[in-house]
Parts: sequence; C-alpha cells; structure tokens
Amino acid sequence: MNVRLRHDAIVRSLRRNGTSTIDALADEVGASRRTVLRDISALRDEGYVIHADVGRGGGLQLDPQSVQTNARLTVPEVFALLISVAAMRAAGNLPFSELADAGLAKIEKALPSDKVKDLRAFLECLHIGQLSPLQDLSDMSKMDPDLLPAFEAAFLGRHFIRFDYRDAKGRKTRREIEPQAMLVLPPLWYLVGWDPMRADFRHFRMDRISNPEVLAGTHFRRRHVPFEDDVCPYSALKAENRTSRL
Amino acid sequence: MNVRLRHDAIVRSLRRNGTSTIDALADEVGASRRTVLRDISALRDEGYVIHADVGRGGGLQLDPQSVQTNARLTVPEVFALLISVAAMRAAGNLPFSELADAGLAKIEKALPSDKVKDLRAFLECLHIGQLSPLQDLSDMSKMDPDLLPAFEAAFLGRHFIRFDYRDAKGRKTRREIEPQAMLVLPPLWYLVGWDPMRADFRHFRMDRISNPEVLAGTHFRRRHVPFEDDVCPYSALKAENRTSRL
DNA sequence: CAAATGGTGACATATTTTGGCACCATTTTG
DNA sequence: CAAAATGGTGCCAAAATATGTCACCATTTG
Repeated sequence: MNVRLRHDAIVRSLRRNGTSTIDALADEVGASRRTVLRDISALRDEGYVIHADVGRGGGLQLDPQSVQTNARLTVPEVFALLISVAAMRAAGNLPFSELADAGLAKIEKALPSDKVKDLRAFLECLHIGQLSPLQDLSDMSKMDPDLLPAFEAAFLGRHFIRFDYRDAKGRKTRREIEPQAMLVLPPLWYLVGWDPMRADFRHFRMDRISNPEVLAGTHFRRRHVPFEDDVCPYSALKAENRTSRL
Repeated sequence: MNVRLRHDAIVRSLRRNGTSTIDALADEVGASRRTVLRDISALRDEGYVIHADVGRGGGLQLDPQSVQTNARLTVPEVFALLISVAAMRAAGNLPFSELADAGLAKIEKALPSDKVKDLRAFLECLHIGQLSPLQDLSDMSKMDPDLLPAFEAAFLGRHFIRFDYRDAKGRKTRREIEPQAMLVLPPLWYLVGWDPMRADFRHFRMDRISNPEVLAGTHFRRRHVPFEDDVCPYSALKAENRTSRL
C-alpha cells in the first residue's frame, strides 16, 4: 500500500473509531508497527494533533478539530467514484442512485469535457452502465434534507424521533414515534414507526414530514427481525387492489 | 526535492509563466528532463490539462480551467456516493476500489467530524457496511444480483415478476407477483408484492429470492398512492412490540 | 510486579525514484 | 529540403527512500 493511502487510512480509522492502538492500526493497514509509528509522526508534522495515552487502555486519539481540508479530488479519483456508482447501479438499483447521480452530475460538470468523454467511452466499453440520469424511482426532492440522517441516527441510537406531519387533508400534527423501517413504494418513501401515544404502528410519507428532531434522552428496544415470511401486514391494501392480466 | 514539492513547483511555474519548456522546467526545479516529463505525465493523470506544442516556439501550457475540480457536494450526496462505493467494494473488488477509497478518504477528511459520525450511523443502519475494512453485507451479499434490476424493470413496466422463493422452513415455491414496494428493515430488505394466486399481499426476504424473471407479456394496474396516512398495515407486528422510555 | 502501550535508534533489505541515453515524431525556420 | 527545437517513450543501472526487524526505554494500569 502506498504511503499516501496508508496515511489516509490511518486518519480515517482514527476518525471512525475515535481511539486505536498502534498495533491495531498496523494490522488494519497491513504495515509494521514501526511504519505506523513513522506515519503517525509524519501526520503530526502535517498538523494532525494526535493524542497518545500510554499504558493499559491507552491508545491514539485524533483531535477532530485539528485538520480542516477541502476535498480536492483528483480526476482518477472522481472516475473511480463514478465507476463505483455506475457499477452499483448496474448491480442493482439501490434507492440512493438518484442522489448519487446528483452528486455525480456536479462532479461531471466540474470535469474537463474531454475527460468526461473518456469516461463515458470507458464505461460503455466495460458494460458497467450508462451515465445517463436514471429513470425517476424515488421522489426525494420534496423530502426534508435533515430527515434521513435524523431517521438513521434515531434508528441507530434507538431514540424516539419527533416531527411535524401534514396529512392528506392538510392537518398538521406533531408526532413522536419509534423509527422502525423505511418503506419504498416508488416513487414515494415512507417512514414506518410505532406511535406509543396511539399504541399502534403508523407510516408517514417522508415528503410530508418536517422539522425532524431526535429525542436523545429517550430509548426503545429494537426488534431485529420484526416479521417473518408469509406474515402479511398489508391487508389494509386489499380492498384497493385491482389486477388485470393481458 | 520531494516529488510533491516538485509537482507543485511545476504547476506554479506553468501558472506564473503561462508557457515553458521541459528543459527550462528541469533547470528550474533542479531535476532531469526525464523526471520532469514523468512529472508532467503524473500531473496529467491527476487531471491537469497541459497542452504541448512541439517544435520551435513550442512548449507546455497549463489549461487554467482544468485545475478546479471544486465539486461542492451536499452531505446526502456524499452519503450516496459513499454508499455506492461501499456497495461496490462489497460486491467484489474491482480494480477501482483503491482509487475510490482515496477519493472517499478525502471526502471524509473534509467533512466535519459530526457529519462523519452521522455518516457512520447511516451506513451502519443501512447495514451496507463499514467504510474501511468492509465487513459482512448480510442479506445484500446473498441477494441475487439480478433481483433489483428485475424488480425495477417489472415495476416500471408494470409487469409481473416470477421467482423461486425459499421460505423460513426451507420450502421452495415458484411465485408470480406484482412488484409493489421495497421494504427496508435494517438489516433486511424485503420485496413486497401482490400475489394474485393467493389474492393477498406477500413480502419476501430479498436474500431468499432466486432466478427472478420479468414476465414481459403481463400487465397490472399500478396504484399511485397505495396507501394513505394513518392506515396501519403493520398490525402483525403489534404483539412483538415492546417500548420503554427512560 | 507484569502487561499493555507509545516511542526511538540502528541496520539490512525492498521498493521507488531518478538520471542518462538512445530514439522517434512533429513543427518551425532558414 | 535540412537542421534545429521541441515533446515523448523505453530501458537500465544507480541513487534515494521506505520498510521491517529487533533491541530497548518510559509510562501507566491493575
């Protein structure tokens, strides 16, 4: 592994894990203890503030405020990102592809045009996928941008989440639920949660939610596999269903 | 002189003088002609557009617009990119994963630390995996790679989709359903569909589906808003639900 | 004290970078 | 046209740098 890559890997690992030991890092980046120590030294020279506690329970800790750089991506890195997304899209259309597309569009815009052309040719050659904007599968445009992170944070921390909800008739209510799942009914996204007030499950269209707020002081128990095969929680939909076969 | 410093010096020189020859640059940075040529090549790989005119009065010229790859991404966009790359890396180590990693490292480095925390939570919640040594992908890895594209195609074309399904008891059945939704209950993904044979909604764990097949000759009517606010299709879950408030 | 941890120095070995050289292709100038 | 100026490539040995191993030190925790 490259020196540069290893440095990045170490910084990321420290950012991610909060604290780590030299031996753990050495193992993680596939280098020797000595090399990691040299890397740490180099990073410190570059301005990273890395605290070190010695002894049992000790370890290295990166001062999060110490470095503020702008992400200046090189063209090959951008290509790699693009290819990644294209590959993912080819492998299966995860609901994030549209967002990723938006990000990629920005990157593409910033690239010199001849490079973009190269990239397209390259992708076509690899049969990984087209760059053209994906057919609209999920309407996230009207969604509160804070909602997904809030939902994920709430889900992970098992905290309640509170938000304003505007229902189909325009009535506004303030809800407080346990986030349980995310339902994608293209093009709509739903947040599914248990409402302790109503002692019932509720679902909410994500584009009708506003001002999400994670209630950090609260806590609920997560169910790991909420339901099993052939349970059918969708009976409410039966009445509406109409099928036709050609 | 360091490689990086030399690269910087070359770029600065080209910026300052507008145009320069290889020999002049070699003299300026104190390296050989060959080394400067290699540096130029490296800079081009990084995205610098350096025009070269040959012959008398020729020389190197830096395209001033080529350097700014200032793609300013929103945090959700960055998230989407990261997820894409994580998914790709999990799907199989394409040769680009290392480069993509480097790009991600920069993005991660540039994010405020609290956002990085959000990101980690987000990824963990989606169970796509960790950013660095990617861990298990649980159900995604066992998912038939053809499934999601098939689902999307079937959904968009309103075609029926047929597949083999292995239920919790290991029984195998061939199903034929209208694809209706995708349910994400971390870490499991479900495909939700109307089963006309059973005249009921069914959901299927995506990792238990195999040999998906879109029935192009068939057609069903799509419901645009399959269910509305305050309908609760999750009654089956009620019995299992336990909440506690701290 | 023993174990866990960060840290340093020395030295042999890998790996990468560099310089030098021979050539090639293109363009301008005389 | 011929010569000169310029960018560009391949090859190889030498130089520079990075890495691993090992021995050892200092501190902290239990």
